[in-house]
Amino acid sequence: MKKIVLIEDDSDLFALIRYNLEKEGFAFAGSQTGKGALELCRRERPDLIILDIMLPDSDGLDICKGIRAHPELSHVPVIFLTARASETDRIVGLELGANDYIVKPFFVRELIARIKIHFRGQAPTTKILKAGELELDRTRCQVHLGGQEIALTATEFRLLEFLMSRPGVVFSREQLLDAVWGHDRAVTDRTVDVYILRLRQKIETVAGPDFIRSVRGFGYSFNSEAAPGVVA
Amino acid sequence: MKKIVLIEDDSDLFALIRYNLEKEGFAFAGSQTGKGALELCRRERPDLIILDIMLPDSDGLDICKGIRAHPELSHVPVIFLTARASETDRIVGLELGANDYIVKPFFVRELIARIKIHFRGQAPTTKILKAGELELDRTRCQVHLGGQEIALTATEFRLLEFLMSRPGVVFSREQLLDAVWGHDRAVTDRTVDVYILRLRQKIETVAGPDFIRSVRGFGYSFNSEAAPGVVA
DNA sequence: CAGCGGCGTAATCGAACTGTAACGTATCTC
DNA sequence: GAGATACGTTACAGTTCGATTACGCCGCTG
Repeated sequence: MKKIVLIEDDSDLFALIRYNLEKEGFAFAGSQTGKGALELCRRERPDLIILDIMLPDSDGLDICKGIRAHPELSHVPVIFLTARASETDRIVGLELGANDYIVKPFFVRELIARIKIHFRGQAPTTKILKAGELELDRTRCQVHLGGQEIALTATEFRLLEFLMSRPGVVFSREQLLDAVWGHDRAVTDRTVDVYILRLRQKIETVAGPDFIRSVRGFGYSFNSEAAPGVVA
Repeated sequence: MKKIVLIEDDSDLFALIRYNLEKEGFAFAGSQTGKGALELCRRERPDLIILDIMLPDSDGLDICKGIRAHPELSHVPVIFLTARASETDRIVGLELGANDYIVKPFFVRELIARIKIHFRGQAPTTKILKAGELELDRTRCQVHLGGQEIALTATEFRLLEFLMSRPGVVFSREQLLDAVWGHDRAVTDRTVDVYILRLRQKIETVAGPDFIRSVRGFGYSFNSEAAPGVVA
């Protein structure tokens, strides 16, 4: 579960945001003063920080600078909240290291939506991955090939999903193990070979060869070119 | 250099944004209609897409859906541009897969700042090395020469990658061994000669001579001058 | 508890890659 | 121009790498 820290002096707004964050299932921590803000962040290790710029006791920009300077916090996304709408204010905020900037008054749902973008990572998750005849449905955990469903095991599915999510990109066995088996894996890298084989047996027999490309000395990649009728 | 695609029907705004993007050093491509927008993106492979939602001939939301459904484009950040400021419009845009949402009228400098946020924290090394007809794709572990793929072994690839990463610079065999074979190598320096030869055989036969320059008494260097129409 | 399906390991085989030695050729030195 | 040095080229033997098969180990289900 993602944890969010909120620094906002206005009590009403503080409560409103807190209520909505918790309703969305985020862990919450917050402060209505800027004084202990940095300590709070260090202690809580949030996944995202919402920061009001205009605080009675300190400047939100300074707090942001402090966050960026702190090695453990520097990578945490910061969303600025402010009433200042002037051009220079916005630019300064964004260039200072904020990841987003929302001008008051704003819609709470928009704030939530923007928060979720940051957790989506670089790429928004597509629900259905397509490559020619091959379709992978993330929500249903199903794979179809030309209308025909293909039965995959959980590990096979995750492996295919990961490969299809970045078609063409070559991944080492190491990377695949991290992504599919998890960081705390206790698995030989040869295991990847076996699963690649199993995927190939289930998919290539129907769809033709080379769906998964072996790159000798490097690893494997999903070959979007190989799919018949693929929208390359 | 990052490439940005802009889809915007308003001529004045189109020109304004284009001017500012190019001034900032971004590569630019764009269209003032929504019709060929997806084609354009597929062709240009941009690093970021700026998309007007209200287009005379098509809906920006549909284009965004198309982008997200396309395996090669689905990870590209999309920034929406729109005059609609209502809450639902914003939410729909953001939840549909947009990474950011800017309401007109806006400050150009803010747009630029928001674009830069998306590129922040990415690996400084370019993913594709180009020299004229020759293209080396680091993520795909592939080398193309005038559209034609060239099959290289892992060692050949790493050697070429290293040479191309610093075109014109002369490296001693010693340095090449350290960089490509690793510090704990147990390899004769003459081995480098053999790999240089193999690269030349695979590349120069198609592309003309002198891609890799021998510098007697010193070592080898990638010759960016030799490539016709080199960008280096 | 026996059967089943999924999971991961180990062993085998063949193809592809790797590095070295040896020889040929160009270039420099005196 | 002879000798020395550095580089180009070839051929080969050893090794590595990936595909594949077979097997034992769970955890579930009937």
